[in-house]
Amino acid sequence: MDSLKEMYKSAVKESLLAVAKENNISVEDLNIFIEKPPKAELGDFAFPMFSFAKVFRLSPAIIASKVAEVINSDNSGAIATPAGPYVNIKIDPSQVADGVISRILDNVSYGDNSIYSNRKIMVEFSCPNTNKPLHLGHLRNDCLGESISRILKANGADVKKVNLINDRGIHICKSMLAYKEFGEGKTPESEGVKGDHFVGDFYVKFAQWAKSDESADVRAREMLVAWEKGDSEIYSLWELMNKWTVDGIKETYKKTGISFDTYYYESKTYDNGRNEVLKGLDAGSFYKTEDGTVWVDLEDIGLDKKVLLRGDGTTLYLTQDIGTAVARQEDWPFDQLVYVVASEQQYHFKVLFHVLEKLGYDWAKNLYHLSYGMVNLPEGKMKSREGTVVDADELFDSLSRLAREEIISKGRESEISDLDFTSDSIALAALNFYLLTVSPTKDMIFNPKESIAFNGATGPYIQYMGARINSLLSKFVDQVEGLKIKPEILSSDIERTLVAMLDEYPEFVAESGVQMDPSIIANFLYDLCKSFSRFYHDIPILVNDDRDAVFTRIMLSKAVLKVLKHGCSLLNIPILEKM
RNA sequence: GUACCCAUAGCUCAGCUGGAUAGAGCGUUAGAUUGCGGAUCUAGAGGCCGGAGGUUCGAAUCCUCUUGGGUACACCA
Repeated sequence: MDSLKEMYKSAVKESLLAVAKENNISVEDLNIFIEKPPKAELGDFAFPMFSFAKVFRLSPAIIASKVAEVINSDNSGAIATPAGPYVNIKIDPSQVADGVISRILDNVSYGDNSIYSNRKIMVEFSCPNTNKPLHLGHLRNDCLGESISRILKANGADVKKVNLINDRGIHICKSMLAYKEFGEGKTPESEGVKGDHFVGDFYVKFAQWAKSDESADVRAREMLVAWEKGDSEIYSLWELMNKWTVDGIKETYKKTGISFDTYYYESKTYDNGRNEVLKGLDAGSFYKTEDGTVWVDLEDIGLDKKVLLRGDGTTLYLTQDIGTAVARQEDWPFDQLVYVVASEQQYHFKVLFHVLEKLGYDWAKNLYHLSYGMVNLPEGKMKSREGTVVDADELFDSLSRLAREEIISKGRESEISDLDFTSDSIALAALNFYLLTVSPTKDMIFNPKESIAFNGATGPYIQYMGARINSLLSKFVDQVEGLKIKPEILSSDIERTLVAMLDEYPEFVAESGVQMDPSIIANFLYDLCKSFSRFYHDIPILVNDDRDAVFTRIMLSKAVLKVLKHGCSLLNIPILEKM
């Protein structure tokens, strides 16, 4: 069954054709636009008639009134009202509400669609360095990557989530060197510190040390060379410290609901990149200068020249990404590879994609950089040198603590079976909603105080609506047998709005998939919750002598909950029974 | 210097395949609970949609220029 929107769209189209015929006008393709009337009492869908005025040689207002007349004469489940140059259509709940509600409740996966079926999409995100724990910037990356993966899946794609651990390079050598100097054989276990924080502390220590001792940087570089040569002592320290960090980071992933299908490691792919570059050199795509450096000329895309391999044969960041991409295409031949990476790296990806094209890989055109903006603080930018970087674990824990305090202060502790789980879930909702409600491309300001607020457009508000509906449903202990949906009672503006919104939901899922933009869903869910809240506030649901009416509104609430759960799962926001 | 991104209410953000009086949240002011979770709801105040041209019946939305901010342009990652 078509959505209501489609139904009314074709009704308007047919009416227009009828009007055309009546006036002996031949029309070809009619492009029907739909929008929303400014107020719910005007209707649920609005059709502007401006664009038809020329062909019809009639004023938009006259066309509107004629179209409305035709629609009302067919019994189409719609009530049309001309309003100046617009035709407003109000859904007739008695005709359509039953269909919408049962379509949602009977469908196991309402909201899913198949626009990307048979499409293999790989999504790369997170990609942490192994010298320090995650910070707020990573959290935006993580929740965007996770959410987009889920959204693409809901649109029918076969999705593979991949991570790339940047486990190689000077940064990890700095932590290692500091550990050798000052570590005294301590371990995360012996100190009771999470591994990534443990290693990160040595990275900080190195920075302090290097300030007063110039030999520190020299020794770090020497260590990198030794590592590349395979020095066994350094190599095993490297393995040990990487494991500490990665294990710690994985704990954070677990807490924040992030997961990956495959982990790639830079240390394993950079060699591959070197081979690819050498192949390209043989093929004449690149060139070598006297000192042995391999270059690519990017003039054809309006850019400068770029080094792909150093004179001593060592690789660069870009080289490594070439190797990784090729390895991925071989491992799992994707139709599209999405890189969720901050907008600062747009130049890097432009170059990377072009180099892969030069190497003759025709799948290079299927690479996409999903670029997102920076996360700043109300006080300004996060700066590691000034120590204003917000640590991911600390942030999450403080949100969870505040959620717990709120539960306790509301005296709801006894209602909740698992306080830790519930406060963590609320923290996750607060964080993810706040980060995902902003369009990815935009820079944003993360206000910790606002994100944990329990009123307003926040994750906890959304969860609260879910909990309310759950509570409502659990109170409806009536015998359902014999009760039936009485769609005509859903005639108030707010009930009609709810029915129309639920009906439209799958379009939002599709749109957010095409745009790769979770904020489309986040904003929809907030609107839905707001509408539900108004409905809940204005209309007694359970208290009604007409048991069919109770049943009908319960079914409507159930449908709202189902859509809410579906949407929240796309945003990695848990819906709770109680909170 | 060159390229890309951004600019909407005091603050944080929607709206941008052009269409009705530009919308939310926070904050602020005033209200609502014998009815199901008030972590709620309603209403008021608050905008030359950075500026100037242009296209159009119609521009926050498209085009050009301009101003302000961000980012990138490493043999760092």
